[in-house]
Amino acid sequence: MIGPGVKRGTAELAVLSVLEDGPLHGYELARRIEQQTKGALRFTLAALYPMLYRMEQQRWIRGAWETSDNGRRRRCYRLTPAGKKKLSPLRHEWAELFRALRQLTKVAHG
Amino acid sequence: MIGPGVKRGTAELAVLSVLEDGPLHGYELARRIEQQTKGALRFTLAALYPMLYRMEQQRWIRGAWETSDNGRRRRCYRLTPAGKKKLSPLRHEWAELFRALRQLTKVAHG
DNA sequence: TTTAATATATAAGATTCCTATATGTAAGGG
DNA sequence: CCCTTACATATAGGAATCTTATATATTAAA
Repeated sequence: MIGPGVKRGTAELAVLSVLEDGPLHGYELARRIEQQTKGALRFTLAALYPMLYRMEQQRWIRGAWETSDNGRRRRCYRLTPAGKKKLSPLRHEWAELFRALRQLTKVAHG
Repeated sequence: MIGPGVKRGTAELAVLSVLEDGPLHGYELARRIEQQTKGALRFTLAALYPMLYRMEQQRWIRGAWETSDNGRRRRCYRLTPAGKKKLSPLRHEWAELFRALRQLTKVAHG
């Protein structure tokens, strides 16, 4: 059964998925999500930062301060083994939701 | 762009979709959602009733008290023309979300 | 020098969902 | 006849996630 945290929680899947391709800091993460979905999915940074803290507390990601080439201080997050492990059942749950909604309604899925 | 009401709001789509097949009362509606998704998607009645009130205020559905064969008093909801009209863009938004998540991650969609 | 882009942070509020609780009728088994 | 289960609606209290608005500070470009 699909849990309550899944029917929302789009952002959680998005963040974990993008971080799977390599470590990133929050600002860039927001841009990747927007770019990779061609603007369809977008999160404000005010939503992302608190979520990154939560995910760090749950040990799914680990953040480290670094100074980039241009001298800017930023917090770089990378997926932990626990985060990687979390992704698989999370994807499965989302796939279940897709299937459930398709059974209820005629949502195009092309 | 996908609005904030869509990333949650699974229930809204579910209710409108099921009501498209014919008028129903709350209790039966909950059962249909669960049955048609083979138990994957499930809402408590405590979640459904307030939602039905909201949707009625928005004129997407219209409720009417009736007494069934077995003498039980219940509120039967039917889709209004406005509700029917709402379904199409709502489905489109969900389809967009599906596509967006598939672009970000490898969620199975079979 | 002023504006835009980069980068993080928090507060206040809305929305949606959950569990728990309450009420009451009808049907079936013992 | 009583008790339990199924039917049916309702509300209160709380958790989680996302929004807008605001704050701070650096760098690059105009």
